[in-house]
Amino acid sequence: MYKIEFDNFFTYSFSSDCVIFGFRDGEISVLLIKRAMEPFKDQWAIPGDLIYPDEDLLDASKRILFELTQLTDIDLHQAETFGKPNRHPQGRVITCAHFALLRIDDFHAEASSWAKEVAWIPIHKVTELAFDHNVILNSTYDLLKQKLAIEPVCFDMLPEKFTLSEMQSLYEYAFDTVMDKANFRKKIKSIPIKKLSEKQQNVKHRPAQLFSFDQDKFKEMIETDHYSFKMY
Amino acid sequence: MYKIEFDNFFTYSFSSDCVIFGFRDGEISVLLIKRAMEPFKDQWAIPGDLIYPDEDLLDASKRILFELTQLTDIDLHQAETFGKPNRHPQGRVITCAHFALLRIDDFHAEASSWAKEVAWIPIHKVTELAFDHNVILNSTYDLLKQKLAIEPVCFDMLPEKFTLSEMQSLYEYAFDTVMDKANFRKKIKSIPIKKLSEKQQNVKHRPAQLFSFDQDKFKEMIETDHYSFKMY
DNA sequence: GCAAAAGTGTTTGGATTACACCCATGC
DNA sequence: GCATGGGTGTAATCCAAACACTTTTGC
Repeated sequence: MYKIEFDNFFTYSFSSDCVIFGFRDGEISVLLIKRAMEPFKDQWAIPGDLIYPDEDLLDASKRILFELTQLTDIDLHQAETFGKPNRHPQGRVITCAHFALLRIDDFHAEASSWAKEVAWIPIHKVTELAFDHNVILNSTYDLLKQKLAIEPVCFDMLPEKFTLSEMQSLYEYAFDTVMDKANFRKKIKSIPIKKLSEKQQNVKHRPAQLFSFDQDKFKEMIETDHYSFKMY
Repeated sequence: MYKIEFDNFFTYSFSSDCVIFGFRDGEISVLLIKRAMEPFKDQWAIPGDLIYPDEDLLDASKRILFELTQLTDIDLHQAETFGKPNRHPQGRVITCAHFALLRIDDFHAEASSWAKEVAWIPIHKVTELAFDHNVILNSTYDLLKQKLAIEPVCFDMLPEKFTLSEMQSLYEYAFDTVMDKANFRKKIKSIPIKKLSEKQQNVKHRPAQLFSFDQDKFKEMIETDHYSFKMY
């Protein structure tokens, strides 16, 4: 019989990895760091850190996100947890992945004590990462795509004021498909977005109408109309 | 600055909880245990156990499932991970929830060293559980419902040979809705199920045609036809 | 025959598709 | 004027909802 003393179980470490997605120039990108320390020093990786003894999982991810971007109040979504016994060369480290969506142009990512360098890499151009981080990234990106289909999270990645073509190109990239412009606009008719009084500036073609997500109306629709967001 | 020695992080424990769902008499039920030991002795809880030092998360859930049901080869799906610092009275225990779907009538659940009693409780009749297990159950049930909509997991809960009315009632229970029989049958036309030569027995009305899920055709359709399962 | 549930067909309106066309701006 | 993308209308088609109806069994 496989018998182990209770105390022997308290020899684990637990970490949180924070996969940060953004959208720019028609591509979904992920914020990666170049590791400043061993193991996997100088290799690209998903930002992450050990969880403090009195810290909740979500709070750890928020801390990691803050150290890297100085941003607070960003929604974090839990993703998969990875715990293969040998996934970390220095011991048993189980990691819980989270993901955050943000607007690439709204802040500046800083190098930090554990990140020598940071960079936005388009999802389809990511090469070999440290640890099992390629597996974590793929799994988390799948969950992002799932969320994009059933929740209005696209607006966290789009600029505050966006054009319908930008929104369309985000979905085209995520779902790896091409959509008809006219039909896309009909499809999103039921989504609560506000037409702004502003238009695009400095473009060498007809400037597009700007929109923003109508959070208040969204909440109201959920409560009163049994509304549920859907994009496929 | 919040500085902690690296070794101090190795003071966690990690567990796996296994939420087992089944379907019978028009209701989705969950297999709960009455705890045989402290803490929360004699209270109802989700079966779970600490993870061994060299054990993968999934393997731990499989072990728990096996100890309780003697079943192997059951698909397990990862659900949410819970890690509030105070969720376990005896220390920092982070738990990763998994769920399994099975056919209630195909086996007999046994009491074990850590389970004084086991019982199938319909999801809507579950009362107060040990630890934060009500939260875990609700979160996991939500994920199950999400899976039912996009993957053919309903066939893991239905009898091997099922009637279309049974399948319909499973979806009606999960999505809390009432469906039209004729429309339901049209909707599932694209799902690969085999019409068997058998019919229902011992019913006091017209016996229903029996069907079973066509796993081979499903795999083939995914590969060749870009098929994706959908039920809403 | 009656109750109960299985099983099917038809109509209708709304959504999805494909495609054509016009509009505003910079150069 | 023309290149570039923004923006809209229409007709054909598909799909989903509503509802009525027939069938087969036990008693």
